[in-house]
Amino acid sequence: MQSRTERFAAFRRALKEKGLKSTAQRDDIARVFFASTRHLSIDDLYREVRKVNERVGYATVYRTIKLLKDCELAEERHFADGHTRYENSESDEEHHDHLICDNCGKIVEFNDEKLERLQEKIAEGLGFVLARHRMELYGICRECREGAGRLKTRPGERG
Amino acid sequence: MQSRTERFAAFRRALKEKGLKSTAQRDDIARVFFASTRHLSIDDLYREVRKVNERVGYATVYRTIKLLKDCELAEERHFADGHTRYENSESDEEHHDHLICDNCGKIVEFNDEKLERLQEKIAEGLGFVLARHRMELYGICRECREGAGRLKTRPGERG
DNA sequence: GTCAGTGCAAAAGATTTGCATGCGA
DNA sequence: TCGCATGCAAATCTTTTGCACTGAC
Repeated sequence: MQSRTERFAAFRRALKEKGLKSTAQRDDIARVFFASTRHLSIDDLYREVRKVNERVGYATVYRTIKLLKDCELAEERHFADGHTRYENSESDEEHHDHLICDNCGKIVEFNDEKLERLQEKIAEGLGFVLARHRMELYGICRECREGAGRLKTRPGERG
Repeated sequence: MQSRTERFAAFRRALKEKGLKSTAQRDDIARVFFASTRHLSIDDLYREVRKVNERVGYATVYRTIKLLKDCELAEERHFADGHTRYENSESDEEHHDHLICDNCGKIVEFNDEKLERLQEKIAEGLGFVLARHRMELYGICRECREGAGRLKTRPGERG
């Protein structure tokens, strides 16, 4: 997996290639994003960045996350709660899906080769050439079932 | 599968049970929704209902679709385009997933037992008890690959 | 110095809510 | 009649945009 530093460097490189400028705001937002525990909402990101740099506006966070998406360094996700979240996309790493606890909001990532192949087969059987997919499993995690789980929290937090 | 009439009756029954009233607006919205080709946006639904009944406001469509969700007669979906759509949920029928054409927006429903079982197994392996899931496959359908496909249209339309 | 980048506030789009009135039971 | 349901408009919430100013190159 790419390190934070590598991703950060990749971002600056991408900016330069497109003839865009590196700025303190972009740097700070990218750094916070790459260092994050993933699945951040814009608001999460904004608040984290403000801790580091007071001089960052909401609009710039939106504009920068869009740049990160363009560079394929961030991925946008719409989970079932309707809130948009962003995660580090790891193009050089394996694709993964999500398993989400309905009680505590914990998000577990997983990858299953058998599943991927089965999806391809299903799509093929219906005449499609598969480009990508999205899959989320929702349930209750072991901790919550055993009563040790935290009370309901905002999904997106790391468990 | 429940007929439109049965679903409509179920809705009115549910309202009565909750001590809520049946009104012309609710009836019309529900009827249009049950008769629909599925995957309607609020706006789609509003426009369809207005054809039948001029005296329906946007807010009432929102309020009624929420009632339908509560009765488990409608299901909310957030596809990757970020737009919220609603479909008839068919609790008595088999669960299904979606295969969506990136070019023409066609939505094909499918159900695969093997896939369902595999998901259960994956969740179990990670300590979860699975409650539900969401899966969407995106790709290009045969018609579009063969050049016969319509040009890009709004997703959600029936192909 | 130039022009892209920024913050702010206003705009835009989606959804919800307050309130006076309408209407079902 | 009584109180829930409705339409409208205003309020929210999220995201985008216009504009004058700032700062990277």
